[in-house]
Amino acid sequence: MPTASQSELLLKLVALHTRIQKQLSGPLSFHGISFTEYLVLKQLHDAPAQKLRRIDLAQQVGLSASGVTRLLNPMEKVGLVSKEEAARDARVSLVTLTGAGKTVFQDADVSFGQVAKAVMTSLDGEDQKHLARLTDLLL
Amino acid sequence: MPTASQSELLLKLVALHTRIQKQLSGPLSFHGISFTEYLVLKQLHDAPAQKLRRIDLAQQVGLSASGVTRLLNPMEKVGLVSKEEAARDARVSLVTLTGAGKTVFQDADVSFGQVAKAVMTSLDGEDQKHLARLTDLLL
DNA sequence: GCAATATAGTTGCGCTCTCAAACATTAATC
DNA sequence: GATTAATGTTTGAGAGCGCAACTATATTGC
Repeated sequence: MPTASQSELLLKLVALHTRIQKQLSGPLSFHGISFTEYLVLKQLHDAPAQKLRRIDLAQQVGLSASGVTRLLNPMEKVGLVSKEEAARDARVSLVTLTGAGKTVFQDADVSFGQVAKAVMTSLDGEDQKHLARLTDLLL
Repeated sequence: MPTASQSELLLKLVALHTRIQKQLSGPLSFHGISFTEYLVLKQLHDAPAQKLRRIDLAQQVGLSASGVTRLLNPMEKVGLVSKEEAARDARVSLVTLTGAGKTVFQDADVSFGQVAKAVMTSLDGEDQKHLARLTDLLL
């Protein structure tokens, strides 16, 4: 495999991502959240006790620690998440999903699924499985 | 194909993109440019007469018109690109690749290729072809 | 020919994110 | 058990980007 093709392939993946982001932003903004905020809600929703350390959250959504701080401030103000102290370690502040946050996530997740479906329409079931396998290999 | 899997697949593509961006930023910053600036240089390099309208450039790199304006200002100041008037239409300002810009692009493109190769190591030639086909379908 | 409309580009404003530094707390070392 | 190192979080400064509003030119319909 020549390097040129690998470069082209990388560029295609980036272009695809650009396309995906633009398709997602509209539907999600309807629920009052950005894509990154959707990711935060999802990680919290999937976490045990719907509670995470900020630094783990940062890693899972691909943000820096400071990025998480700044992202969570307005989310807390609006009541989607809430802050909580960790008993065993006074350095960490846990983030938990509120009831309102859970509701917003569930609504937004439906929209997310619709976009996912729309994006994937040009691929049949087999191709979607192939793509999942390939992305797993790359991650 | 259930919607849940399609959502998971979309999330994997986003995660992959995050990973790619982080691997690219280091090597490219070594050449003094960001990934978006690399894209601009590449589009200009590939363009006929290495010359483009700003709005076409915006579309090709996935930016807004104002994004292109702000991105090009420092690039012009540093001498990677230069501004040129269009004879037939006084509204458009063409962007052209300078000699220095071409040199920087060629150097950066080598680094880009190396990252592409590194990212794709976990895929054999056949899988890379499959991935190219699938991304083409999705774009 | 001229108003109405469309197109190319820039600018003001605001949002999101990162890096580096600062700060607080905990862990490790001796 | 005091010092040093490591860890979690926040903050200041600034880069990167979009949206809406604005300017300037071109095109269209009458």
